Formats: sequence, structure tokens, C-alpha cells
Amino acid sequence: MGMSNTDPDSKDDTLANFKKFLPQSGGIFKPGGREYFSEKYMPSKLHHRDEEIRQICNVLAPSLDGDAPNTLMIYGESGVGKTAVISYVGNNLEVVGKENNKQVKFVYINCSMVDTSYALFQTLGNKFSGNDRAKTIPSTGWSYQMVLDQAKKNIDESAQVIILALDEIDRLVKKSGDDPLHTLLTMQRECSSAKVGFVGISNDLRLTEELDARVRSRLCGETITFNRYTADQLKTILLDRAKEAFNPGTYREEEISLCAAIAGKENGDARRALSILRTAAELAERKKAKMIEEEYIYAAKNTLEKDIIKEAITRLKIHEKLVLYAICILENNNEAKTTGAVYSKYSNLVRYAGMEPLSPRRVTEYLTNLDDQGLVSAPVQSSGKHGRTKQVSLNIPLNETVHILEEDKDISEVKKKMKITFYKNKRIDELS
DNA sequence: TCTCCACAGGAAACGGAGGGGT
DNA sequence: ACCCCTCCGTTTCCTGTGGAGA
Repeated sequence: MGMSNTDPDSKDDTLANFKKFLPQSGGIFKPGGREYFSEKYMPSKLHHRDEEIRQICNVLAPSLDGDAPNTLMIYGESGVGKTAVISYVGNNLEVVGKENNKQVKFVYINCSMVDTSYALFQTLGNKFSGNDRAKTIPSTGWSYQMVLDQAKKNIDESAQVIILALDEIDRLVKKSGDDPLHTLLTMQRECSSAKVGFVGISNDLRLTEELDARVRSRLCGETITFNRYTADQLKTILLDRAKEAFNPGTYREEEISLCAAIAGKENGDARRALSILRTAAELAERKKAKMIEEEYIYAAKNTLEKDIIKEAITRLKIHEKLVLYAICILENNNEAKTTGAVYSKYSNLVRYAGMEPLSPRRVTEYLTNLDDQGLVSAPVQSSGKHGRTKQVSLNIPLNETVHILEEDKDISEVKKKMKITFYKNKRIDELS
């Protein structure tokens, strides 16, 4: 029932629509070329990290002699190749170990997904469960002590040299403190057959300041810091990738340089440089252009920035969106944006929709969150007699933000119930 | 120098969802 | 069937605090 399809042409239209997306011969990308830009893609050559790779190999080398290597900390901002380098070295270590009959196991855990003690030891234990149901630890249900015991048993029974890389370890510490690390170090000591070496990877250079002294001293054996890529270095990385992903004659060195220069100026983030280039190629292909031109690079930069904002906003929880919406309204009305003002605007908004507002404490946390994500800045300021409060300001264009929010499914549903409208550049009249 | 505002932000606890062992 | 566990988003309760004005 419902929409019966009586139009004989509609099927063909659909097909025609799909055809537009089929790779064109003479397009920018080679067939399958897009995968060279995926996060998972591991290039055969990691440019400009020879020295870092050499140092890491030096530290980890004892594992090939059956010893646990010294603990290694790797610092560096995002997009400087930390994860790529450690995976590269780790995988090679396993291969070389196998060739020489010295079993080494490389285990990589990203702590942004695994950020509690329980989750860490569950994940770790299951890396050594060998798909044996009796050894597998469920994601919840067991007591913490049981998880610890089983994980330790699994690890020790493997009787291997293990290199455990904990990526984004600063996230783990931020959420769960240094407790999990301390337990990990104790476990390492208690293992009799297996030998465990740690590699900690952190975006935050001040990580160790937050650590307890006993953890700090044991964790910081060796330290390697990755510097940002310069524009020149980014250029060789991009050229390499372009050669693999694009058809010959569809790009020039000039445009690649521009791309590298943009990313280099910002923060030397290779991931960002690559996504600008990918998006530029995507735009060029859609416009049926023969080459990637300068204009596509700039356009790519713009759309990416918008996309990032849009994605960040869509990922927010409903009440976070509502808080942001309240901030937009205050901004539009030129009213003060203190914590209290934001909260009362937000709670009004929510009540108009017949819902219950969250507690002020929670909203304060949301504000800090929005600040962390860069959508607003909310520094605490003291105005003496008028108390201490966050002074909130939007970090993103007002009109665009409102547009995104009002398009958003969550907000538009709430708005329907609200009997309240937000017109561009017009004051809101709140109905009671 | 003291006061006192308007919150900041830590600690604990809650409740219900998702999952145990016996 | 029963009582146990942890996790997550949240509330409740709380103590701490920068600085304009008295």
C-alpha cells in the first residue's frame, strides 16, 4: 500500500541517478583510488619519520631476545604519524620475530574507545583468549577482580614477549585516573611466563604531570616526541599519495604544494592535509574537471570546515543541542551569556516543549564539553561582586549554527512542540 | 582588608540497562 | 529463578574561589 509505483520511467531514473556516481574513465581517481585516503591505509613508506622509527626499534629490540623492553612513551599532536609509526614498527617486529623463531606479539589498543579499567583488561584479556569461550571475558557482568584474574591468566599462559601499545593514553588517564596503569604495571610484574613491554602514546605532552609518582617513574623509561610536519614534509607525503590514488596528469605539483601549505600553516596535521586533498579531488571529479585546480583546494578547505562543524553538532546529545540553541538565541538577542543566563534560557526552551530540563550541574558540564569541542569558548571569569561564572561566546558563525540546528531532527521535533520561533535577526517573543 | 556574589567543579550516589554465576 | 556484577548519564550535595566594592 502507500506509494504505489505507477510511473514506468521511475526505475530508469533511479538507475540514471546511480550512474552519475559510477567512476568515469578519465576521472581524477584511479579505480579504487579512494582507499589510499582511508584511515586504515598503511603506506609502504612513512616519510620523514626515519629517525623516530630507528629510535623506537632500538628501544623495542630486546623483545627479539626474549626480554621485556623498556617502557616507551611517545608524544605528539594529532596527525603527526604516531599511530602509523607504532603500528608499522609493531607489525615488522612480529614478522622479524617469526622469521627468527622468536615469537613477539604486538597488541594495539586505542584508549579512546577503551577508557575504563574494566574495559581495558577485558579488551586486553580477550586479545589472548584465542576465541576460546571459556577464556573470553564479557563486556559486562563479571566483577572487576574476575576480569583481572582471567586477563592475567590469559596473558601469562601465552608465555610470549608482548608489546602492548596504548594509544591516546591521555584519554584513559583523564577518565579513569592512573589506577588502570598502576594495575597494569603490577600485573606486568606478576606475570611469570609472559613478558610485557609498554608503549604509551599521548597527544598531551603534560600527561605525566597528572600521574602518581610511582606510576610516573615506571612509565617513563624512554620518551620520543614527534614534531609537527612542515609544509615541505607534508608535500612529499601528499605527492606520494596522489601518485597512488590519482590518474596521471590529473594533478600538478603546484596544487599539492598549496594543499600542504594550508595544512602546514594550520598545525602540520597530515590527516587534515590528506582530507583536503581528497575532498578537492572529489569536487573536481564531480565537476567533471580534468585536473585538480587551485579553486577546488580552497573549496575543499571550506566544505571540510563546514562539515566538521555540522558533524560535531549532529553528534551532540539532544540537551546539548538545546543548550547550544539557547546560546544562539542569547547571541542573536545580544544578551549576556553567563552560565546562569544560558541555563534559564535553556530551561525555558525545554519547558515550552513540555520536557523537563536537566540540572544546572549537568548543563555546566555540557558547557565545558562544548568548549572542549571548540564550538563555543567558555572561560570562567570573575566580576567581583557579581560572582564567578563562565562567559560563553559562540566560536562558529551564528546563522550557520542556527541553520544546522533547525535542520536537525532532534531540534525540529522539539521545536514543533514549542510554539516559539527563532527568526534571523529578530527578537524572540516567548509565549507563555 | 574583608565580604560576599554566582557560580565552578569534585565526590558520591542513583537507577535502570546489560550482563553474569549458581 | 535469584541475586550478583559494572556502566552510563545523571542528580544531589558539597566546598572552593577571583575580585569589585564596602
